[in-house]
Amino acid sequence: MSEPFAVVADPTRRRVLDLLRTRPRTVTELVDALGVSQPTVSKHLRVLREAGVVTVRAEAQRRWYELRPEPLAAIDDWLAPYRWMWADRLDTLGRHLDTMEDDPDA
Amino acid sequence: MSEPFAVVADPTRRRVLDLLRTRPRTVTELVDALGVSQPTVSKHLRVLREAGVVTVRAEAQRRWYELRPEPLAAIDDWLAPYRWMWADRLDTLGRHLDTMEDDPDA
DNA sequence: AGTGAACATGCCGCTTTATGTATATGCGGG
DNA sequence: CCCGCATATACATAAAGCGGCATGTTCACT
Repeated sequence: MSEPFAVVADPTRRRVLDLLRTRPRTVTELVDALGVSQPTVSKHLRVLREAGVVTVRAEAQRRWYELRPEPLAAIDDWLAPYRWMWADRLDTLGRHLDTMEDDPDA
Repeated sequence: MSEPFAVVADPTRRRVLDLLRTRPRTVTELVDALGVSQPTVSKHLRVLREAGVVTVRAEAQRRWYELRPEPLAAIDDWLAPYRWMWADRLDTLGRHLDTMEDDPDA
């Protein structure tokens, strides 16, 4: 589970990350926003923490969870060789890639 | 499992996709390259097929599996808002983020 | 027709995962 | 000092994922 791919495979964890993208949040905040039980949130946060995708800062009883997105770069890196393949959908968006092609009817 | 995130969560399936990135392959080719049993490969291919990430072309007994990477764009789309966050790693490391802060001793 | 190659599917077992309830811990306020 | 809030962990459970083996199916070739 330590790998980033497995971490973002769960929809609830993706929602957590999306929420933390705005600003750091406490566990209670996340519980309210997600609509699942507090232990469930804590367990997802544990997974995210052990994967290095979030960090915790203790403030009295509150725990502020903050996004640390660096590990997500591994996903982006894997995805990189595929990205050009759908880049030419809908619009120009990658039209400049065609400079590498010898397509005569373009 | 239909969602792209779950599809790429499995390392074997990522290897399959990486192999298909070069060119279409038959099941036997993939079995040889992956070192797992043929039924296992067939099952992974089923998952990839149902997720729309690969297509099949029958040629006699051979089945040529071809990459169809469009569904992977969903992963890329989700990742997009995070991408800038690690773009400036190694150097100034988010120095421009400090413009939002009212930190006097920065 | 028979045989073997290529592939899919069924079945079984094992491990992991996701979630809930119940309980422990830590801290601040009265 | 005791109580309640915030969070983590323990325990139980149901479900899903991955793997292999055995078997079915289809087709080319002789």
